[in-house]
Amino acid sequence: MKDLLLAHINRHISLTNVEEEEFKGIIAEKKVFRKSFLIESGVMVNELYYVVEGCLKAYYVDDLGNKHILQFAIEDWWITDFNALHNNIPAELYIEAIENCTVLAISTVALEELYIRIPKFERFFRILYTNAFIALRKRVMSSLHRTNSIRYLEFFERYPNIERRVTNYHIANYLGITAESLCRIRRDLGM
Amino acid sequence: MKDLLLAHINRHISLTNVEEEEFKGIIAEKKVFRKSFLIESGVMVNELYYVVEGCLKAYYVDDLGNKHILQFAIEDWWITDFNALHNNIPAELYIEAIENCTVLAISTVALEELYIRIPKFERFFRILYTNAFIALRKRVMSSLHRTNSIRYLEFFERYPNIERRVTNYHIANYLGITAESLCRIRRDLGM
DNA sequence: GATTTTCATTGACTTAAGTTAATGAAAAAT
DNA sequence: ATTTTTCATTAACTTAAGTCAATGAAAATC
Repeated sequence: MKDLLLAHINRHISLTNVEEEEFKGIIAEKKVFRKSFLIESGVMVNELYYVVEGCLKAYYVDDLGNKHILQFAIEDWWITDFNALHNNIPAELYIEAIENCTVLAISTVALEELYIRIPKFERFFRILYTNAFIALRKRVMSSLHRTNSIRYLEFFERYPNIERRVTNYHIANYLGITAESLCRIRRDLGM
Repeated sequence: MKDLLLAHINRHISLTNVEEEEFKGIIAEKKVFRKSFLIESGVMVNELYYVVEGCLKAYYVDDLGNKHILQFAIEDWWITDFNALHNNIPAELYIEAIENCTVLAISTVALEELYIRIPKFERFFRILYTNAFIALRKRVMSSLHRTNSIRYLEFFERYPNIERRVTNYHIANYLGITAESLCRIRRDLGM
């Protein structure tokens, strides 16, 4: 279970067995059932989650009560309310399981201590956030300057094989368009 | 000149005088004149830039020859083609000076060496990229789910006092809307 | 200082996407 | 197994934003 995460980390840094064991000490396995929440708006957030199995969505609810999906997370993805976590403010996001999930929770307090003892982890998360930043830049370019039809196709590159795991309504919401509009796109694409 | 950057860095980590001197050794001051380029599409990128003075834009040109502005950078901002830099691929972006600029260039090869000698820098850039990632998430939320009118107002929070430094055409392009549409927004807002 | 280029704005028209409403199919709940 | 809820799709209509074209003002260039 935890080995999946260690393999993920070892793609960027090399840990000794002792370091791996120390890291295992600050992560905890959690089960999240379909339709239940990992984070709800208003709570304080002090964990980062790595998805071992399952599918989740991060969304916020605006003043009019409309949901807006910001992110999905499937196997090998990270998810949390990053803004709340890093700025110590109450969560704005809901993180809800779309399927029954297994995640690994990392407490950031423990992680901060680990950074001091093993700076390699600082390196790992530097690389992780750099990559996440670059991926989001591409998403910004795409959302501002590409047609919805192309953005729909790009979505499947970003979340491979997610078709049967989330509804078209979810995908439309993530893309910031209506389900009806997505439906027309699918028709025009012959899907 | 370089002290501005050191003050910026010392907001997140504490450097000794020796470490500051060592860091100064890997940064170089560069002047960029209005309408000239820091990066052009197709070149290899190996520097990260911190803006001491002036204003720049990062844009790409699509298949139809249309420009799309992804980012502005003013004093105390960082800019480069992050994707090209971190993945060692040719630049997709142009980074062009809108005003005569003074920037500090940091070679990433030298920076990588510095990370090993002084892991605190790894920490600094972890925090920097984390904050950049969080800021981009907010931008994604905004671009997908807010009205253009609100996004126009948010733009000025993000780039304070930029009004007289960039044209409305630039702002419209950054927001992914037409200059005419922005004009109507300004009219409706009584601007 | 004169000329050229860029910029902001407006109007008329077109197009893409949102809204509302209805339907049968699929999935979930009991 | 039956009922209830959610989901995908379609159509008719509305709205917001894009396109095209023209104008004077402002800025940049010579």
